[in-house]
Amino acid sequence: MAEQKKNATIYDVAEKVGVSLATVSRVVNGNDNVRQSTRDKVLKAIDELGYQPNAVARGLASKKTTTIGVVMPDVTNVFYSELTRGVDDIAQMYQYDALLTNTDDDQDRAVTAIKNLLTKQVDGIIYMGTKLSAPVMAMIQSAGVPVVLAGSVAENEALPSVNIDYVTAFETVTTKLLARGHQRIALVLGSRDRAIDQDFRLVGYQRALQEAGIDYDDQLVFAKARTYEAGQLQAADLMAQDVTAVVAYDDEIAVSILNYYQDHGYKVPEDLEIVTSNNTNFSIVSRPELSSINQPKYDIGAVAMRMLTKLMNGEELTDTQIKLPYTLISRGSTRTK
Amino acid sequence: MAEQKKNATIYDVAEKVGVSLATVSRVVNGNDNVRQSTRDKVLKAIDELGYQPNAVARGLASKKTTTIGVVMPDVTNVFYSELTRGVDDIAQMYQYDALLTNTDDDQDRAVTAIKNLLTKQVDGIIYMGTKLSAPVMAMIQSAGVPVVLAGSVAENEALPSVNIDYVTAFETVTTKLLARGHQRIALVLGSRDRAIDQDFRLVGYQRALQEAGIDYDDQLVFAKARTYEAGQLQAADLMAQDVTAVVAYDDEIAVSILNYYQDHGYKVPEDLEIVTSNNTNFSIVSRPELSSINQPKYDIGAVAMRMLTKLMNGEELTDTQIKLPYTLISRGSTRTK
DNA sequence: AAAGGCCGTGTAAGCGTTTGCACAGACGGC
DNA sequence: GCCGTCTGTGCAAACGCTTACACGGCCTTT
Repeated sequence: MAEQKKNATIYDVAEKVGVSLATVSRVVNGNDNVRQSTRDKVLKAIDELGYQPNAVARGLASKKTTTIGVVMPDVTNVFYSELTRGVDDIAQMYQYDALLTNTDDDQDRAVTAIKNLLTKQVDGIIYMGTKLSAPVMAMIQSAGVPVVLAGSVAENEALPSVNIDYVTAFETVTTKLLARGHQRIALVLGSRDRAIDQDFRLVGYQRALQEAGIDYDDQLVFAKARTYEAGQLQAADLMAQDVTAVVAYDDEIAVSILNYYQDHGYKVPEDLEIVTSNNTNFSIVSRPELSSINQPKYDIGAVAMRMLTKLMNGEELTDTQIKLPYTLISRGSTRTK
Repeated sequence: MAEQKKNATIYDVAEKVGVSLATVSRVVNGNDNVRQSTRDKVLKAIDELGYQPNAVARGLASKKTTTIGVVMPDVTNVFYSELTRGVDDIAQMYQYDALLTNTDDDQDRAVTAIKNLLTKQVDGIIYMGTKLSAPVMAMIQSAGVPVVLAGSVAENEALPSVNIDYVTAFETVTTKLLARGHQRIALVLGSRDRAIDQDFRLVGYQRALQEAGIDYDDQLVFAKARTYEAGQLQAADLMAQDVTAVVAYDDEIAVSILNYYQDHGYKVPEDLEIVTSNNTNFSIVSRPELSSINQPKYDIGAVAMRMLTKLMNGEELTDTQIKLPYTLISRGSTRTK
């Protein structure tokens, strides 16, 4: 191993050029008040010494770390990883780095994660949990740095957020199914105790039923599967309820149900129609392909991050509740209307 | 918004208790040399003040940030996100945070990413690129902090790494196919210019052919698709070559080929056998399900991170080239032997 | 009873930047 | 020729912590 050259500091540069630290700092930070000739000399020395500013020291002195925190349920879930990709790309564009934390949607872990991120002095946080318990809210409120929700919602619009209009999306999808004569439509959610499921998806579904004059049946709402395997078990429950159509909150779960039915001799879409809601690759990999609500996942992340940069920059937002447009994609798992 | 209480510092705690900074620092850092009664008083004050150590200041003073960098091609790819999950879980266990950067396997971006991470004074780096160009290697060599490769390999075992024995895995898979009489077996790679493909997967494939006394035909090696859509196009090329079996490096690509063939009236596995190599959910979602090499993705990430903790801790590694065991999973896309 | 150790604590020097303030010199206006 | 402005630069404090070193007191040991 070559001799470990100690990293050059701003001091080394200053000394080499014969100016003060302040001047070097100014050219490094693009401050205008430096004579061109001085600037050139400094730049030359920086290059020769291979000087790289120490972000930690800079963070201490300036109280800005140019680092944000991302707290999410699980990177492994394609929906969230696509959001993250959007966040990360915009973050990079604005020179921020992202500290990632998986919480598995566990609220205690979310609190710990946020606390930890604050300890690291992040300049802002993107939160992707689907739940937002009181402790988490409290933590966020007292954070002292801006937080924006991506693909998630808070009660009373208490936090800046970007997502789609889940109520309308689920209402529309359900309505279309109803229009094709379905009476027993299953709604498959991730959980009964999170706002996005309970206050949005479910509400949209219920509205559609109400408009169609069909009684809501709690038996047709399922919410205990988060993985493909668990989806198989849940699919059996659906089958026992004699549903003829399914609206699912997640693609893997939807494929799981699709496969289960087909493996048991059902024809899709003849015997069962399915529509899912994330439009990940899982929905085009299945046979038949899955009709889906098409959320602009990448954009949700990107826009959320863009909002965060503004907030971190002290700018006021004219609109803190952004709803991005979504589309409905019709594929083989539904009978074209 | 409530009055923005300035965060308490170690100084506030010291003053409140009537001890010196050093003592507070000692109790915060679990140093033994503090009388129990003093420790209790300090702890009480910390609690009352809601004091949280500032990690940035700590990083400056101690020259350790308890932060690592993860540079990866794309979070959105399930293979990498699973590795990342392993990394992240172990990192959390050892109190490290992970800074994530996507490079899309672009070598320039990888260099920039690493440079940036070093600027942020990370204590170590997990690198997941499949390529490792000279500039990237140079950057890593001069990093001054430990770097370990996860699911990747460097020429001459120049860097600590954890993965599986790709050569043997691909050789075995190909051999099994040959044993079933296939003469024209396609090998589908991600690229012809990265070590993992060229020096490992391809070599395993070639060995199998050689043992079987079959001439290697470059026409049967495909490497231009990285996405599902591109996979469809490439599938047409495979079909034109009249292959009867396929070994694919990635599940999404494999499913793409599978679907293409079936959509064109072929029967799988009767007319075409396919085996893939990541065993992500994509391989159980397809119909038929895909036979696959089963890499312990999560473990690769976890073990890599564990190695990194040791390295960051100044420990010597007895073994820097870790090959985790893999299994072969036989599913519907191959004819059971 | 003197010498040596250990324990618990304080002192203060960093760590590598940013940034408010001061100030020297050049320049223009009157 | 004096004064007021700018420009460009330096000075030094501050950011919030860690940590080497020193030291006073008390307990052992011989």
